[in-house]
Formats: sequence, C-alpha cells, structure tokens
Amino acid sequence: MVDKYTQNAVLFKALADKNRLQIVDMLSCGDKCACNLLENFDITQPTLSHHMKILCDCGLVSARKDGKMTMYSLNNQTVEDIKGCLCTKGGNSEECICDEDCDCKELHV
Amino acid sequence: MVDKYTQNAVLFKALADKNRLQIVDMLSCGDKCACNLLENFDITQPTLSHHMKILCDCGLVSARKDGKMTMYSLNNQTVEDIKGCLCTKGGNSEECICDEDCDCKELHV
DNA sequence: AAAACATATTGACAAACGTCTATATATATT
DNA sequence: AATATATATAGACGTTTGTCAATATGTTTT
Repeated sequence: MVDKYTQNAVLFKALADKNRLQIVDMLSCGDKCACNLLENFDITQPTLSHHMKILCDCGLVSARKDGKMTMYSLNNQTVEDIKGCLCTKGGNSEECICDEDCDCKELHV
Repeated sequence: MVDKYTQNAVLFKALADKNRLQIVDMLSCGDKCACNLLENFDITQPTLSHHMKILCDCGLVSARKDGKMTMYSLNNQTVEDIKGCLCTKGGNSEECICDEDCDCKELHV
C-alpha cells in the first residue's frame, strides 16, 4: 500500500521524457499503431516498445491487438486524474495536507 | 532552442519524485520555509535543498530570502501551463501535431 | 510451409538521479 | 566577536533510466 505521492510519481515519471510526451500528444488526436508512431521518432523499434510499455503499465495508455499490429489508445481518465492532483494555491483547501500533518496554520497570516 | 516536448519534460521530471510532489502539495496551501518543509520528510537538509533547487530551476517554485530563512512559493502559472499541455483526446484539434507531421488522417476513420 | 512483417523481450551500457556526509555561506543572537 | 541557526554547495555512491543490438514471438502473405 503506497501513498498517493508515490503513486502519482509513477505517472509523472512516465511523462518525464520528451519522446513519451510526444507519444501522448500524438495519441490525443486518435489511436495509432506502433509502426505509425515510430515514423515520427529517431529511436529504434525496441526503444519505442519500451516507452509504450511504460505508458501502458501506469495506465496512461491502453493497447489492443489488431491483426499483426498493436493499436494504442490514450486513457483520458488517467490524464484527467493527473491534472486533478496538480492543485494550485488555495484551490483545494479541503484536501490540503496542511490540515493533517504540518503546522502551516501558523504560517497562513 | 529546444522543442516543446523537451521543455515540458523538464517540468514533468521535476514532478517525477514523491518528495517533490508532496512539497508542491504543501506549497499549494501557502508559502513555507525550508525548515518547515523539512519537518515532514525523512530526508536530510541537503537533500531537501537539492529538491528545492530542481523545483525552482524549472519555474515551478519561487524562492525569496527572509532573514535567515528562505521562503518558497508555488508558481501557479507554471502549474496551469503543465495542465494545459496535457490535452485529452479530441480536446485540442487545432493544435494537434497530426496536422503537421504524421499521417493520422488516414487513421481517423 | 516459408517468407515477410509487426511487436516484444533480453542483456548491455553510459548518463542521469536521489541520497548521504562533510563543509561552506549567510544571517541572527548572545 | 563568538556562537547558533538556516540554507546551499561539493563530492561520493548505489540505483534507475533511455538507448541500442540481437533475438524471440506472433500474425499475415505468398
């Protein structure tokens, strides 16, 4: 049982690479197969396969076999979840960790 | 001159660590000094300082000296920028990279 | 059945990362 | 001026990451 920060860090790690960011961007306008994605990168096929595994394992992308190809699809819900955990200042006071385990109350003037 | 994926990857890299995610979360409910942040972690002071440098260098956090302390503040605009570059499927057709350099049109059925 | 095609897996390696101890710097207190 | 407090920097070290070449697996075509 991991805390939410460890859990979310897995998602941010998956996005912390320029190639994977571009893959997510490309999938955001429609599903694509690996060979179609590969055309747009200067990496080898095994490297792309490795990136796709990282994106799938964390739930950002789903894969389905279609004949000899594998079609990849962006998981919108996971993308929204990531946005949701990025709160801005004063935006989510009821979930503020300060209420639990830090002494920020004395800092809030 | 780096492309937008390389640029955004720096931001996601900064968030790709559970301790830094928690720091951002803590700063989202108010500015804090290093010693106040440190209380909530099982890391040494130099390690926290290292994390703060990463968060500041990428623009997610700002630092200002206040006496012998350094106060850290979350940069809301940068957080919003990150959310903005995470587009969901069909959500930003006019900026879709598919219109530029890939052949996804034939894939969109 | 054989060849071609699409993708995944394995193993290796250099680079980057997170952490620590030790030390430096800067400000406040006595 | 000396001491204490708060933060930053330097250097070291084990772990993780991104990449590749080689190979394996599975599917389609000939």
